[in-house]
Amino acid sequence: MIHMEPALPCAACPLRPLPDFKPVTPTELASIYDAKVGQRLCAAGATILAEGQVATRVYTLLKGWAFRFKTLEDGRRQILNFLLPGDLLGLQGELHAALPHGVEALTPVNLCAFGSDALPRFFSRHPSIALDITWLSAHEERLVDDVVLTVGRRTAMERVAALLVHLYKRAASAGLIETSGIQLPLTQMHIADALGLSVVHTNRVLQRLRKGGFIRLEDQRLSIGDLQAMRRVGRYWEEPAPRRPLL
Amino acid sequence: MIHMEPALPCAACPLRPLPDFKPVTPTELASIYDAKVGQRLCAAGATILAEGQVATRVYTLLKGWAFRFKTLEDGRRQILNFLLPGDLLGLQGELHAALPHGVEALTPVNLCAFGSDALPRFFSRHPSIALDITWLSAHEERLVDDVVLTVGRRTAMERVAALLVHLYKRAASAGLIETSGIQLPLTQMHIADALGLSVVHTNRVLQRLRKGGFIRLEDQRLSIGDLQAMRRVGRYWEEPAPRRPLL
DNA sequence: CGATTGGTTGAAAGTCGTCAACGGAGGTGG
DNA sequence: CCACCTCCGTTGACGACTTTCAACCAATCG
Repeated sequence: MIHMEPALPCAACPLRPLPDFKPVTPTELASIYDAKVGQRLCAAGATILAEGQVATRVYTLLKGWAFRFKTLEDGRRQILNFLLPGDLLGLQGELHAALPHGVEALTPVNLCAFGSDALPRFFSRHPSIALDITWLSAHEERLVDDVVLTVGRRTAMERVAALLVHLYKRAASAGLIETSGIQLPLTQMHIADALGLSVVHTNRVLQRLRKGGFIRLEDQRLSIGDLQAMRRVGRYWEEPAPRRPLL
Repeated sequence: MIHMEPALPCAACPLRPLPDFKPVTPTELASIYDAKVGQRLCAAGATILAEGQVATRVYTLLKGWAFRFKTLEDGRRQILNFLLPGDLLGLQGELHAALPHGVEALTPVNLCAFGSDALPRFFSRHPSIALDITWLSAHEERLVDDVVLTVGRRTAMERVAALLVHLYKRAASAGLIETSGIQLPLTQMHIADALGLSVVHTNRVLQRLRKGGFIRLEDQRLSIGDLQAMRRVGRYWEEPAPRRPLL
């Protein structure tokens, strides 16, 4: 289900006021709004970008959760990382070439769309925005680097713990924290596919974390009693991130 | 062992003539050379950039092999990807902040160094170069995405086969192909750390590939008899890459 | 109400890791 | 020139973390 909607003025963007995002100058804001060609809505579970598709747009995730993934021809799927509000998508592949990965919505999703000419325009006329885009790209690579470490060298228990802490913190940064936890719109299959595990084993590990009192997770709501304890379980310590740019 | 040497003129760069690299305009070439502050030599096995170190430079790998890695505090190490001539390094972390990963030389390595002001200067004055930098960054993310798929969803046999094919092709692109194969400056420990496997198991898989007649690998020389067969073993098919920019 | 999706649990099998030991090659110092 | 040491590759035995196969249940849905 794809809709195009009238563009929300960037000046009224609900994300910008969040403490995690870097302030922009009015000039930048105007240029960004100028490049925006519309918004797009996708239903939960919808394919936002198909693996192998030729992309002509770049998007910013305005609302909702999504994930990037790759599949092997026999169906094995690996989730590369999760996308939350503020994340850019479509940049990883080059425009006008087949996308090396797919993107799927986990919740109903709202995207800001930019035309394919936006990028070169930013680069030639708005160097500061171009630098921000590059920063976002490098930032995502850092996340994927972490995934490699997790999947390659952490045990199943460590992987699950690290992922939950990671998502918890990110959701919090995106302003998605609620009383006693966050909404975690993932099935156990998503967790398994993100961690290189089977669903069954993921389930068992989750049980252990629940029974150990580390997490409460039911009905898509996650709360973590003791974040430090969970970090220890997952051997997971992230570096503090500076305020991030928002396209 | 760190030496700074007089800078090789970019116009005389041995890499640029290779068919894999995108041509540059004389103006671009001049600007790049202008930003170059020197060269750096590292011995095989040397740490080029330490994990957690604050970097103040960006480098282009001019000659030799290296790899990026992360470690868990208990010593488990994961190699994120390998660096070959033409690759950029130091961009993934933000300048003037702790590097989230280390970089180590596999062979004697020759680097072109750029000062920390080079990036902002490119962005503000040479949009085309800035775009190239972003392309290189996105390209590396695609490589890491592939690593995630490999480590998360391929079997040990598939992982080894896919990695060998990948490195074989990259070495060929970098002009490192020789009669009957390439020089592969890795120990089995490197392969294991890149694939999330133990050294022992890596060894056994390598034996199977040798005995199956798929590869010849001895004394750091790798040759692959039937590339297509190896691709099938590794379920590994890459998309053709366009000519890449070289900073 | 049958079908589908997501979660859960048990049992069995297997891939892969750990522990240990050995051999060859290269490097160093006496 | 030869001990001695370290690095790297190799192999066997054993153990275990995970996967696969199966079945069952609850909730949702058209």
